[in-house]
Amino acid sequence: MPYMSIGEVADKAGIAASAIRFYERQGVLPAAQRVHGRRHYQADVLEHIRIVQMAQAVGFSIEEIRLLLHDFPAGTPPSLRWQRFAGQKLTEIDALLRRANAIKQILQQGLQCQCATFTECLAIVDAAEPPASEP
Amino acid sequence: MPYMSIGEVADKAGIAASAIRFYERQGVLPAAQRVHGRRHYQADVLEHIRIVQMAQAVGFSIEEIRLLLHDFPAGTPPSLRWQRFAGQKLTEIDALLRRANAIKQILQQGLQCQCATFTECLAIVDAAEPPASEP
DNA sequence: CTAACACTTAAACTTTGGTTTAAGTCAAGG
DNA sequence: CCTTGACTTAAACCAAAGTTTAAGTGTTAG
Repeated sequence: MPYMSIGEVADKAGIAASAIRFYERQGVLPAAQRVHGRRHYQADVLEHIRIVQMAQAVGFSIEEIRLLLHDFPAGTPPSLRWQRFAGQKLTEIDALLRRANAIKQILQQGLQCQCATFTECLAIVDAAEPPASEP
Repeated sequence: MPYMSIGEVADKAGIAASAIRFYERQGVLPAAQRVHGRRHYQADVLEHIRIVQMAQAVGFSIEEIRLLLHDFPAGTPPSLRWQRFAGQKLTEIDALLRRANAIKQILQQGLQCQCATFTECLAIVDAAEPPASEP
């Protein structure tokens, strides 16, 4: 087979065909060649999908992935595109880690709390640094 | 003033009046007394709102907060209610921390990457343990 | 009297990452 | 010829935590 249908790609990539159509609509997968209206894919689409999934896994939104892939002069190497976002993502992740650790401390105190009223709990939690809010 | 309007409460709590109505609809704030159809609040509602916000800040959903506040025999102390959920939340937070740390490592490698193609990047990231996906 | 303003409700809208559905097209098999 | 199965599209739907809007009520100021 010189090409794959969207169903085959979906199976091999382990995602739903609807997700592939969605990625195409959002511009994070190139529009597939159509043959009689159906999408026909080459093997390299699987790698493209893996790149999208990897970027998602490290916290990029679909919109950011679109920018990462297309919003640079043609030929810009991944290293440069990547670095355009990685610094900010790292800042976000660090903030997340700080919040999560603060929350963890509060939860651990909560597990041992003997308060008779929620108001008492509030005082305890307030003493343990305000963790701001979940994003 | 022996009571506050929803606008005053919103200002003092630093949230929108619409959020207060939403909390009431969701059952995490008790239904306010109505006078001529308008909500009239006592000062203690501010503390109640703070409890809701604190629970949100440690990762409880509105639904969970409703359970935390109401789904126990009357008089159950906060310590017991709290402990009913804190263990599971801690597990969730620990998973979040592990994922966030994995992502951070990948991002740090990304900051130094000199890859000429995204495919090369993929190989590097794959080598650095799959971080699953963001929740 | 009238305008401005704060409030009321139900219902619709927002965002994100898709999924589901409706209605239609196409090729292969029997 | 007819059915089946995989595909196409646009549009509607999902969750969460609210916000916004429409249409109406009540109070106060001028």
